[in-house]
Amino acid sequence: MENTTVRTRFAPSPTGFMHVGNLRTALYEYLIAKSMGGSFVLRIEDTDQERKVEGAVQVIYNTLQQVGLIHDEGPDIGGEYGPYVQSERKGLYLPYAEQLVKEGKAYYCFCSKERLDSLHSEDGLGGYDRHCRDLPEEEVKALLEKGTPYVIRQKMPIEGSTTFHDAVYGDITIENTELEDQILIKSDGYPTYNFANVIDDHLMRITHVVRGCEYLTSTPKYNLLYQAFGWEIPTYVHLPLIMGKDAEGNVSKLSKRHGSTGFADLVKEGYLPETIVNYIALLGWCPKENRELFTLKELTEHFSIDGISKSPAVFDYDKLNWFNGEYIRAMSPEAFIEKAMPYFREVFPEGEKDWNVLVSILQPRITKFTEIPALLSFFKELPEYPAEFFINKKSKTNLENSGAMLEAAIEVLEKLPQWELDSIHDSLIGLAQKLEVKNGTLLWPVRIAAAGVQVTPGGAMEILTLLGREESLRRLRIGLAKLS
RNA sequence: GGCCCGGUGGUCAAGCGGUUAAGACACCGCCCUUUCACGGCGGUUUCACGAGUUCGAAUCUCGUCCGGGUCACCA
Repeated sequence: MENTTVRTRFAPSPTGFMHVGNLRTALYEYLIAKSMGGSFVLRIEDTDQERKVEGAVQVIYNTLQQVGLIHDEGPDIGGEYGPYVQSERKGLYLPYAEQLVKEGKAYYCFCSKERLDSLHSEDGLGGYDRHCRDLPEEEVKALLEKGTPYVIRQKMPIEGSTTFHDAVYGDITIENTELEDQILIKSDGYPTYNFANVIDDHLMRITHVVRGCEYLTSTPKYNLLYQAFGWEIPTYVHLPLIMGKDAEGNVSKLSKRHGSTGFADLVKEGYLPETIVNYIALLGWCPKENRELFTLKELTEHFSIDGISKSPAVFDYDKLNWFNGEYIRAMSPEAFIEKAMPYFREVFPEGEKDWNVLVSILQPRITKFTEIPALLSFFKELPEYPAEFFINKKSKTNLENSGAMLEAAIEVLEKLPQWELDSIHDSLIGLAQKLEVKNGTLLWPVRIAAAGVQVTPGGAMEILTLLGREESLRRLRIGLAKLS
């Protein structure tokens, strides 16, 4: 039984853009913590001053809030292990590196950039030659006193291998000859990403380091640092990558050319935040029971690390669309109206409409709210259409009987006392019975005349209701004229 | 190129030495129906390849091939 609380952290760089891959990492970090009753920490890694973007931290807060990944500690809400912004922690790293130097586990390196560059061959291969690893102490002292720029590097073992355990991938062994004497402190005094990460994770008592598996091969470097300090090694959880498919069908790491890959872009395209969460949860993780629809709360109840898969997953918009449709269908009519109203207003800029009729014809069919305006555009203006639209084999309509049907429908509808769905419905069904034709024979021509398109959301009655009496009759007469 | 990690239908995937190899998306067909959609029913399509271990391999081992990742004073 574990007696320490599980703590995970999401440590994004504020770039102003939340990639879905990052978001999924955050989600899994949250789920691992929450499924075990632990804490989820937000830490901002902003040591790269050059890449700083205005308002970027706000994007991170907004995204996490929209999807419901509420952190327990972070820059905005504080916590026991702050500060939670790396730039506010910068003074803290150097002493740890100096401690390692004192203990003989790290050293000052005075090599110039130029010298380093010359070490690398044309193909980019070749690492640091450990030139400064064994400089005599007096020489180091002299160089330091002269103010020579330096970095601090860790002494990596020259022989043997390093093995670490990953909760997803199992034991992984890497030869130490693959490891370069890594830089801990840069010449500007800032820590490198790897070093700051280890220090911060330890200081913040992070128990599970969860990240994309692009970090798999650099994990031995982390381990060697923990070992150098004599710190407890956290549980590593490396996640399979999310891939994208480009126009030619080639698969590679998900990026812009695969379409929208930012959370904000997907939302703008019409995907619900809960859809996105549900979908990405399943990219690389599979629940024990055979089901797919999960709210965030349900995910925390069902998540477990052993369900994480090792192989990369392709981000599939077809499946995303299906999920979004499922979420839309599950909404209450009120919630649907609220979400859909901005799109309704593109078609009906003003006035009241029978919104419930719109809900009834749209909710079962749309996959994204952004589809609404195009679906409804025929309401705004009757499109030009050919008389052939009236021919439908299944409904048994043709150029001859369609005219008769329209004529009969116009006659009945003109006399309707109330222009609403039920009365339109009853009168037209009644008319079909009286004429002794199947419903479709009457309703097909009416719907075509009312809409001017062959495929419409809703049927003839809904369309007539929404159009109103005057416009409906006008359109039916236009249809009739086409047929005579 | 070295090293690391993967490879079950077009996609997400279950599977942990014996299964008719689940399920979902997509696709096709049928039903429902006032078109399309929703819903219901059914169908096509998979263990990368080759050896080995075993009575028996998608599951274990090795090799090959393919895909990806990584080799910074970036994070």
